[in-house]
Amino acid sequence: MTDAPRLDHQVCFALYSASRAATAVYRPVLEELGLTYPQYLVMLVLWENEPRGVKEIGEELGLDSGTLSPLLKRLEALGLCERRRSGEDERRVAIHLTPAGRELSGKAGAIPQRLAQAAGLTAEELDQLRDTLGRLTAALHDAH
Amino acid sequence: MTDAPRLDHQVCFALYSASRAATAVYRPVLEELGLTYPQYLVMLVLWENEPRGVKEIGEELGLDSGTLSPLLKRLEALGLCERRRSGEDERRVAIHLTPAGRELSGKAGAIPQRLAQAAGLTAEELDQLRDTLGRLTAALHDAH
DNA sequence: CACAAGTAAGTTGTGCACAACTTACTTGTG
DNA sequence: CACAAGTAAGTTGTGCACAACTTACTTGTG
Repeated sequence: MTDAPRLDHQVCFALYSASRAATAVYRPVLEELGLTYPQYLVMLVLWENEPRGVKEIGEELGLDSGTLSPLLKRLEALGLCERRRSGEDERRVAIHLTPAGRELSGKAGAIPQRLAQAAGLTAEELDQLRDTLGRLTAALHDAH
Repeated sequence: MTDAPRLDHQVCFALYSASRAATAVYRPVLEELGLTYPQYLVMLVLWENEPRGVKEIGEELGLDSGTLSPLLKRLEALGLCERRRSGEDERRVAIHLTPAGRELSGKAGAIPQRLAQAAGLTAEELDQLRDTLGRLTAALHDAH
């Protein structure tokens, strides 16, 4: 009716479209690594610091064990990581990278700046976009 | 290695996170209508103008028949639309709203400006965000 | 007009997201 | 120390996304 809900859902749709378009740009590059985008995100987290618990990874990416458990099993099946029950706390499963998993970091480093190239936005605009999105996401999380 | 790919994937991740956070804000409201977010998008397209072919809907939303065919069957099962083979061109399936489908528009109009409320951004910032995202999505699509 | 090329919708299969739940363990309290 | 409450990971089930393919129809060309 009024314009506000319209803008509202336009922003939501714009996010939904942009997100899918961005991962679509990454897809062919990641396919060469044999990874999906969410798998790549998990590997980024592990390359930064490992071993990590499932919960820790989930907190970094905003994903729960319902998504991560099967995803991590797939990464393990690919030979990129290992899931080891913690001795200290048997509820925890520590995710360790295998040598192959660590090696993949090099290949992934060669991922071209596809999005930046394809974005049609200046570095400043990208920077500002990331900032605005970060604040938006935080506010939306606070709102429950 | 350099900073550019980092910014690159930060923007991609920011989009992915913001998109999921935004649909999460819509989810409880849409649940009252019995719709998922993609189903709501299809209904928005149909409320604007109907009947429409599956392909037309797909072009508006950037979705293919692999996603839409089962989704439309679910909307039909909910009694919100009907799928009718076109007489003129038997390849086409025209999606018509049922009275219940048309009625839902009223209820959906009452969807509060949840995102705007929750966004923690000014109307101008939201406006600019939508703009930047629109240009980004278009450029990413051009880039294939 | 025959038939290749094109097109619209649907199907199959994989991998997320996410809600709701279960299992197995640990921690805090009386 | 017993045991309720809490916690970490996993499971089950639904609904997208998307690639690759199929089916049924239409259109354009010689």
